[in-house]
Amino acid sequence: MAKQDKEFVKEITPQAQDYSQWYLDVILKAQMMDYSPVKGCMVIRPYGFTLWENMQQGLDRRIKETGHKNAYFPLFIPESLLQKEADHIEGFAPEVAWVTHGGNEKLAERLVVRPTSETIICEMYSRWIQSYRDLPVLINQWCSVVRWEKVTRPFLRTSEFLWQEGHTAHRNEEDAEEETLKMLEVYRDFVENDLAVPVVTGKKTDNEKFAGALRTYSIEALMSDGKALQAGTSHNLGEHFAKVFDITYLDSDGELKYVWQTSWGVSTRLIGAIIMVHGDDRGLILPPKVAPTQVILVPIAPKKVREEVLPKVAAVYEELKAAGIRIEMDDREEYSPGWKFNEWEMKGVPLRIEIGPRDLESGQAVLARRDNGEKVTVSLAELKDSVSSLLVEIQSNMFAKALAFREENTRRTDDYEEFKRIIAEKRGFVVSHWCGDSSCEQAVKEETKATIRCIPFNQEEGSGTCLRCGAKSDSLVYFARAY
RNA sequence: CGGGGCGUAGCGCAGUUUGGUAGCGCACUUGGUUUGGGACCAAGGGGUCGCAGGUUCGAAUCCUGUCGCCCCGACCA
Repeated sequence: MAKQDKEFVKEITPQAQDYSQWYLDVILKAQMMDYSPVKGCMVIRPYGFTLWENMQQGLDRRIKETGHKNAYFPLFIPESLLQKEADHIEGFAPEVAWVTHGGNEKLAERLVVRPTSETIICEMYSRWIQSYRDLPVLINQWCSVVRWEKVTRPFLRTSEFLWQEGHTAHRNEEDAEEETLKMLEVYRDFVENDLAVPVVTGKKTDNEKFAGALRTYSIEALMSDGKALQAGTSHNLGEHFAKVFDITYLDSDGELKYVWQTSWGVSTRLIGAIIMVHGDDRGLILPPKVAPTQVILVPIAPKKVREEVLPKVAAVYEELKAAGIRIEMDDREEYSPGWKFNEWEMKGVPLRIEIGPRDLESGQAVLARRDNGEKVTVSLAELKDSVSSLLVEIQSNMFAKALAFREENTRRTDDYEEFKRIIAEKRGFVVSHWCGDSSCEQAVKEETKATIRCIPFNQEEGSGTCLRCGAKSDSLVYFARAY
């Protein structure tokens, strides 16, 4: 980043100086969120929430296209329900918020504010499911959940966060596994295509899997500081919950059987991923598909020509808006064009159109891309088409750029000393052989702070030797320091 | 839960060492001049200095306590 650029954004700490301060500066200055009076909770401001709404649209469409319907389950869960599944309660007990009183009266049974909804949903499924003809049950809900976190970071980990959680019930293991993988693929498709964030897909180790799950799969993304972020998870819950919640059905063979279940979710954490994958020292860079504002139109209208310029610029605004482009016009008189350029760049708007007297004389407009800073001049007649194709181009360039970064920062070694060096000095993903023993996994974590992000589906090599213990290993895994 | 940092105007800070009229920059308001990469001039408004005790003639400043927030680590979407 040129020195000149830094001067434009004196309010933002450069990434190289202090990455987490950069992150906080950006989201506050861009008005994505603000801190609330409640510790660990944040206010998602309109700019951030519009981004979330756009993300919801893209994902909700995909969830529905794969046959799921939305529903809503209660915020409160009786203590007794949460406690039914042993692993589950053990996993979540430390971070649940309790409701003990209604008004002034103490409740007969404490309620938890849902940290996730498996238990309450299972309770209902046990009532709804009788026959194999009732299966599969494919339900999703958009809601917020509460986990009393000790350490919080805006979007990445807050005490309350927004998400969607899908909960399905199936006839057998094959169907449940198919569903689990199908939804992971939905997430991959959504995150890569709409958010322009490349992900690695794979299975979680037993240590890292969801409390109460048989198997957990995840999509893992690499942030621009070299740390990994779990961007979404999909769990095959097996029959664990069905057995404790007694969710049974009469199969066609006349036998009473337990259902196989899945659950899967992504959260507002994805907003953190967008920020950290694409942002730079000048601020946010938002992917066109979900950006609250795709195009910012800045008229250059000195007083003497304002009356000529503004109506023409307004006409351009109307034309692009009618074409379905999320465009805004910044015709505020109290700010200079330069100020507006910096402001909207900081907010990550993918494309800027400048139209001033000189442009109107020659019937053109200046387009400036946020992703690479390039400026091009196009005729007003071609503007609509140029804008549309540039937005597509920006979206794919952002993905390509992020993918290139991830490739550059994914390193392959089975040499533990080299592994430690990479994790300490360069970070990023390190792909290594692992024997499958959780004590090796634990040791690597203690010694390097790197965890196994996932066992990728893509296994390009045959067997080898575990990087920590040297024993025979059949699978490569992704290691990284993670958020 | 450990370690660190911070609470003074909307934001960022100075003032605290050595007690004595609460300040600066940005933002905001009004008027005017401006507009192709963060414009300028002038005049304004805005504060129980996180909170509670204490010491003192006098506390943002010293003492005691307390609350909150942020960051970094152990656990987690």
